[in-house]
Amino acid sequence: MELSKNFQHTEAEQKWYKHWEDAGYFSSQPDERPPYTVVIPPPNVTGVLHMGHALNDTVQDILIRRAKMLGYNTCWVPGTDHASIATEAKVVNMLKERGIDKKTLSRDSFMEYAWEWKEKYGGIILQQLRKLGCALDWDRTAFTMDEDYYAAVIRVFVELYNKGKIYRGVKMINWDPKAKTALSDEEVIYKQTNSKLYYVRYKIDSDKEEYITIATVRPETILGDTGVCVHPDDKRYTHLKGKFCFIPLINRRVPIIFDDYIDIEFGTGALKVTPAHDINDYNLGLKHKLQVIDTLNEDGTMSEAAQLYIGQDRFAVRKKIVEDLRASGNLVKEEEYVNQVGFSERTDAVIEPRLSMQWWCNMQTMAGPALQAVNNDEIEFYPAKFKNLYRHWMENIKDWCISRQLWWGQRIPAWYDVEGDMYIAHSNEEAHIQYKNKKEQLAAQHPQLRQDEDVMDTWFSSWLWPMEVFDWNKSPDNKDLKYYYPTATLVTAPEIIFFWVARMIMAGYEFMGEKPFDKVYFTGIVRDKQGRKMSKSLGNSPDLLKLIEDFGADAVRFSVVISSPAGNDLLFDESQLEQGRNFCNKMWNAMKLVKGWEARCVDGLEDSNVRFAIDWMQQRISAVSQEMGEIYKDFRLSEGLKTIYSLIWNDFCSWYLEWVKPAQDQPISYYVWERTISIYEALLQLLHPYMPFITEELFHLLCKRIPGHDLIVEELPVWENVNTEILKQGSLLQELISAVRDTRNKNQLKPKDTIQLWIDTKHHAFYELVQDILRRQVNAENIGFTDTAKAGSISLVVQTDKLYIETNVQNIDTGLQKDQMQKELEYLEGFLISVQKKLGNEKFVNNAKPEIIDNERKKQTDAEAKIKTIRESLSLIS
RNA sequence: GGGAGCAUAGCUCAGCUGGUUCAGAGCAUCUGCCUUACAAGCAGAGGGUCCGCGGUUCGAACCCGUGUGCUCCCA
Repeated sequence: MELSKNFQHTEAEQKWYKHWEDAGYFSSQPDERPPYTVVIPPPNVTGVLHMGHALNDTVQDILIRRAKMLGYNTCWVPGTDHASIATEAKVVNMLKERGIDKKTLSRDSFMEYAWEWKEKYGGIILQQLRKLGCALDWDRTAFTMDEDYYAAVIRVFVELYNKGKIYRGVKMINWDPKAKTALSDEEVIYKQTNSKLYYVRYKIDSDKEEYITIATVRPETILGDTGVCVHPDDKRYTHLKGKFCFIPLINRRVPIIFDDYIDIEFGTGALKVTPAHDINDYNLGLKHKLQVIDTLNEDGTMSEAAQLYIGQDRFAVRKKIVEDLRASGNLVKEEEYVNQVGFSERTDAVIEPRLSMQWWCNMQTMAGPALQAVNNDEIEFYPAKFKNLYRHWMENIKDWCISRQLWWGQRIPAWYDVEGDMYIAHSNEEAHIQYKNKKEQLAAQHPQLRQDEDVMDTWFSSWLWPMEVFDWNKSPDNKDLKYYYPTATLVTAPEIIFFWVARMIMAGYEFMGEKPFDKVYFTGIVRDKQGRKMSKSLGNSPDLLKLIEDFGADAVRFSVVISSPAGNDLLFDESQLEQGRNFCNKMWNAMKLVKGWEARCVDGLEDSNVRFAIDWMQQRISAVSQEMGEIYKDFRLSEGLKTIYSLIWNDFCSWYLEWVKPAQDQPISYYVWERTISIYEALLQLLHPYMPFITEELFHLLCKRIPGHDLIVEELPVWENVNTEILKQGSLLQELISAVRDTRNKNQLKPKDTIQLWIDTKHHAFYELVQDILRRQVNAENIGFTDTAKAGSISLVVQTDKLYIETNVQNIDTGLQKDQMQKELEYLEGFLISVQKKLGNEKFVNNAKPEIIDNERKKQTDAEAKIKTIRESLSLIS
């Protein structure tokens, strides 16, 4: 078989994903093995795969594949959430394109269109996850609006209502005029914005021509003003006690009230009070019994109550009213002002504080056990620093606004009779039964009940995710739920710690009586090279599918993991993709090399000269395997990948393969070849969770496998204890090779120039073990032992051994060597003095731990020995 | 205004419980190589007052205080 020059990722990716899926490696059923369960943070149905998913889902896939290799029964549940606001917006747009106005549709026919949209586009992101290589159990794909899921959400609503935790009430909410719905506090993004502060004078109701001047950034709300407030201690205004003033343009007469809420320093110290459009004003209004005038419509245009500008948009009105105020002489001045303005997370519209009747969920009692679980590490957070954030939020938890003025979502199960009484039920039928039981006569006259128009916040369904994907509602005792719940690890972004993580924990304890997961791993936020968050609006998010196409899924996975140290943000840079792709090629070529030896294998060929290489490589793998155990435990995945990358590129390719590589056209011992194959397999296995495609491909190219023998399900071997002596010898050998090569370089010896290498050492056994490797690696004709200096040679010192290089090439620069040795000598002497000082210090000897003192003694003797060797060499040069 | 975090090589970061054979990695840079798997490569090298200042300690990149600069979250 002809092997291509480089790794061809596209073909391999398609082939292996299909193979894994067909073989059933992704699907899980409860059995006697321990489970390892992960539920995917369900992406929006409207979503397409972006860098954030790539990171998040790669991490989960790594954990799943690793657990699989450790013998767990792994189950990774895929799915999507219905994302009411985003999806409804998409559907409305789709309708618009077809010339249909949502307003003309009934709720039912809108829902038909919505489902049509979902069926058509809702699965895109799941398809894309396959491209990334995610080992998801597709048979379990869930959706937060599935019939059963829907029923679960309704049940939870009814239950919480009956427990008194859900109620209906008027409060100031965050209104999104574009989506025409309420938002929770968490869905509002505050951005620093350049605004203007307008100073406007209100005429005092008195005989004199006097005014009071207020400052506002939102002059259009003047039309809703029902008071002006000043601080009781503010001397400037004491004379206005009990007075009234007139709102400009509309001449509404409103009271001047006094409250120490006012900041005397800010603006003019006088605040216009608009109870309908500001939360603080609302509270002031309540306290001082001010009128509430709502001057805005739900779409952000002025309402009739505003009297002026009716039907015009709030921002257009802001400009106009400034002009009109100026024209009427009431605009005193305007100045630049920077403030925080709230924007809708979903539509980016400027949020309006608005009074509105909404459904609320009281979180107080649910927060208790959820807080405790994280505090005492029953649920562990990685990195632990997020515990603080979590605690702070949970201790100051506020009621959750759970209703949304939309159609796409779980409809609030509240029904009203003509008298306005409410019935909370699981279904229309149940509501009617309640109605009839309560008001038999009325029900006979007016059989119809009106259901609440609103739906629930999407998070009110996704907080049930870890339990409901295992069918909690329908069969709470089912074997899947018992086996897979609680799940092992939740991998998510810190941005949704409140939206989702905290609420899932609360739901878990509230409804299951148990935590939803053991551990939460928070990935970083994906940023661009300049450190900016990747976002649609900035357009700085690369097209992930294009990247996969160009560089391969493994390279993409490599790039996101390598640059994302545990819990830190990820600065994405295309150079990391190249690094990943180059790594694939490196491994591909190593495979080609090893593969090429197959035909040159000879059984029983003398190979004692390279056995050291095998022993050493084996130990390196063993050491790294153990290290990886610790690394996975702490979710230091980036570090883990770096470790394996270096093991493969440096230890295996750069050292090991060069050490065992036979000369051109020379035979290789069958034993060495076989060992090399199994070493490579072990490396591929360590890497597999990170880069599944290329590793599976190489695993099969190295050797023909019997059907069903695939890397993805290969169990990790248990490695014996590491022989550190062999590792040390390996390092020494590397140091020797590098030192001789460096010396060759510095003396301008060409790679092809051969040398004679003489060694003055006490460690003959070691050199005999490795001398053949050493000889080939430094291109020496031969290696010999000596106990005297070789005249005319280049000398160098490695550890405590002296090496002499003899060569026919003339231009040897002894001055350079001398300088180098002199420098080394000075450093060592300084070093020795510091060590001696330390050992001579009584306090050190008394206070330091014995092993540290021993270590210092060893440093001393080592340094002394080295100094002696260098001095000897130095004296011979000159 | 309240809270959290960060400052180490040109860049991105490691450095876990203080101990100079730990100041490290990857990328980038420089030098020499088309060496028979790989130039998307090989071999080698240079590069840092560990943000400033003060303290604790026999000993500080690491602990404490303080100043400066930056980031994020919340209202």
